[in-house]
Amino acid sequence: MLASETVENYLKAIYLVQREAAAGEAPVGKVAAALGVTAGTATSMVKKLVAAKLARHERFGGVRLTPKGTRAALDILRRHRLVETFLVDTLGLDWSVVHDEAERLEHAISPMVLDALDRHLGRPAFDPHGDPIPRADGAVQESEAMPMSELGAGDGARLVRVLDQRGDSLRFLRASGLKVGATLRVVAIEPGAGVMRIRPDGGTVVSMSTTAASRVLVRPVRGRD
Amino acid sequence: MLASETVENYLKAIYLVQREAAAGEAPVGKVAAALGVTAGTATSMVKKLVAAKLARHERFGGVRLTPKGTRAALDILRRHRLVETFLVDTLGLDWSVVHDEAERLEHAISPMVLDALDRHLGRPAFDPHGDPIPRADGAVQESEAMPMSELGAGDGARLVRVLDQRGDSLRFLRASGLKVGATLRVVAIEPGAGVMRIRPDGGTVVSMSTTAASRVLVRPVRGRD
DNA sequence: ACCTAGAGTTTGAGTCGTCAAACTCATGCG
DNA sequence: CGCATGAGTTTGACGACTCAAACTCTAGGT
Repeated sequence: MLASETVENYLKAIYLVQREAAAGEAPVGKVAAALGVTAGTATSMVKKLVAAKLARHERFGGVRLTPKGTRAALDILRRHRLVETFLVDTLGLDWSVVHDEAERLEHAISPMVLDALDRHLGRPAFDPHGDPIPRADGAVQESEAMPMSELGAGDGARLVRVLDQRGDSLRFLRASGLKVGATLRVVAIEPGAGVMRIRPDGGTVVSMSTTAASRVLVRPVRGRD
Repeated sequence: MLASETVENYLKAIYLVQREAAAGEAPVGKVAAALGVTAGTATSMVKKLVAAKLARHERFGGVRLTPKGTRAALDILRRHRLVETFLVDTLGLDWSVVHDEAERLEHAISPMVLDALDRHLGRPAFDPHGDPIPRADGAVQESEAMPMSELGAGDGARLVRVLDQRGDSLRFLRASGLKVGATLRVVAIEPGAGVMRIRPDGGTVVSMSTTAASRVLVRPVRGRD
């Protein structure tokens, strides 16, 4: 409402960095990097957020959103993820491009349009990447899942979420048949090479680094072994 | 592409004012008024457009878009009108609110999303107000129509376009059953009062000022008299 | 021809978001 | 234990956009 587009971007970035960070605090440098901005710029913006009671921060420390700031961040995330869902489900765009598109659209969606969109999409709980869509009241239902990198050889699992939003990662996964909801099996693990070999159900075996695999979340399924 | 959101708004405003104006030139003051900005601000922005070869202008004269500027304005108008169509046809919003919503969304639509939207909507030629949607190549097919105010008593006509985008006008028309495509008949004209009485097919008689009626475009139909 | 009302322009200042570069703090290595 | 390193902060400047207010031009009426 009161927040400029820039402020919205800072709130979203802080929220996401905070989620990643161990201490629940977002280092200013990480926030700056996430936004493609210099550290100095981020520092002065954080001051502004603090003045608006959207964040807390002490000199040389990390940033932490207040309840008010968190609420605002969730609202933006809701817009972002509903837009992504719309772009994939209704317009048929590829999931590798929708993140960037949603990045621009999320700021132009009014509450009225948002609700109409939500209704049109059947009030979805997850976006095309498996990320939970915060509800209008701010509730977020994180799905239970583990990194694919923690599976053992022979394990079966269902892909439930992809954390990486980079286009090339998503194109690789789609091309490999690794989409949200797909079941797969770990064919082999080569720890020396840092690689695991995965077979999606009905697809051919693909190799991926355990680093990449750690950003793909799965739910194990007991299956034919 | 290169144009900021602000520049896009100026281009659109100049295009529309120019269309209205007799001389095919947009007075700076009208442009400023259309954008809710002071005349001084508009003047300096016009200079910028001229520098970018998007408009021509001489001191104390009117503004005129160059072919390049016109092309850009049509692109924005295309986005605006496709978004309006989407909001009404797909999301089911009322036509009295979509103008303002589209005003914000039009700047966030990439060519890719625009084309997907166009395809999803079946490549419509007109938006919910009957305004022509410029095609991707910049062609605009204006529909032939006359102001409803020029009809005579007893005349029948089909409503093809509503020029007024104000919410209250559009709510009045919708409530009266006067939507695009509806047929209607002029019951009476009272020139002294500046009022005409209209009966939409299957509706009850409503009065409206000839001023308001002049902003509603119709195509006469010969009908039972 | 003048002269004034209205339209348009200029000027000076302010806000927002940004950067580069100088500066400050906290830490852990040697 | 001191100090170099890297993270964070401050400062000064800038570009984009805006306003208010002073200024200038144009056109119409007498």
